[in-house]
Amino acid sequence: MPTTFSISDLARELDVTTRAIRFYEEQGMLSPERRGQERIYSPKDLVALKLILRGKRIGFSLAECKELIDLYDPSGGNRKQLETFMNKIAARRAQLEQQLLDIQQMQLELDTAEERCLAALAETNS
Amino acid sequence: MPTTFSISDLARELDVTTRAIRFYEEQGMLSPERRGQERIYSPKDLVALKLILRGKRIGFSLAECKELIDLYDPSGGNRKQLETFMNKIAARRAQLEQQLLDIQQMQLELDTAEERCLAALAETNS
DNA sequence: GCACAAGCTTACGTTAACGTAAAGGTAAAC
DNA sequence: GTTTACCTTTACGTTAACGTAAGCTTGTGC
Repeated sequence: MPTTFSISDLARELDVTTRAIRFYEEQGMLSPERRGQERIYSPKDLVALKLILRGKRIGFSLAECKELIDLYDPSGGNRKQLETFMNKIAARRAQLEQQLLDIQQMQLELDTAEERCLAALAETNS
Repeated sequence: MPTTFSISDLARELDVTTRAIRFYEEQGMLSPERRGQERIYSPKDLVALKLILRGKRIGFSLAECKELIDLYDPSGGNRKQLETFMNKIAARRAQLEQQLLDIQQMQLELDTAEERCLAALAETNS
């Protein structure tokens, strides 16, 4: 029996607001069940939401995150659509590679920034 | 003799609009010389601009990018300020680490997404 | 029976990061 | 001498991603 969550369960667990969660649904990124008015979230929804938040952390727009989620289900795609999928995947891969480089470069720069800081501190001590 | 650039030189080279460059200056992230009305950019400005764009690529806000630029010059900082600097550097480091993890995770997910795609393609071929 | 917590919808407000347009100054090219 | 190509400032417009507030419903404890 699959566990389910209320909206505030999700909000608490992943540290987002309920407003944001509803907003993501508005954007077609989540589609929880309903019990009457109430939204009931499945583990699958939980995964999707995690995907969204992870995407955001590395600067993806919600539109990009949505694409990622959509990539999760290539079923019911015809040949043409599947090829489009593959292309999108390749594009994302390239972007991630660039981001890796950017991050590594920034880490280097933080290193030298820290050195300069330490040097300046040494000055202060003299 | 240090090379200099016009605003459209920069724009072309780094593939941004002149509007964006002027905007960054408005935000205090660039301070080019002036020859009359005209802005004259130094190699140092070029570096700063690259820093901004790199920051943007990994999802930093302009405010965060500005902090990074400011970290470049710890001169004229008193002890307290320098400690603040060090803290900011540490915070950025932590963020970059998280982003690295996020990117690696996404790469894994792209792998499986691609597999599913290929499987679906095989279906289509049968 | 009623306060109170959680849920819902609807709708207007807000911030960041520019885009876009208007109006004008300058200098080389033809 | 006037088009063409850049440069400038000023100012209003736009999009994304929610925040915030109002007003209503639905259990749940006391």
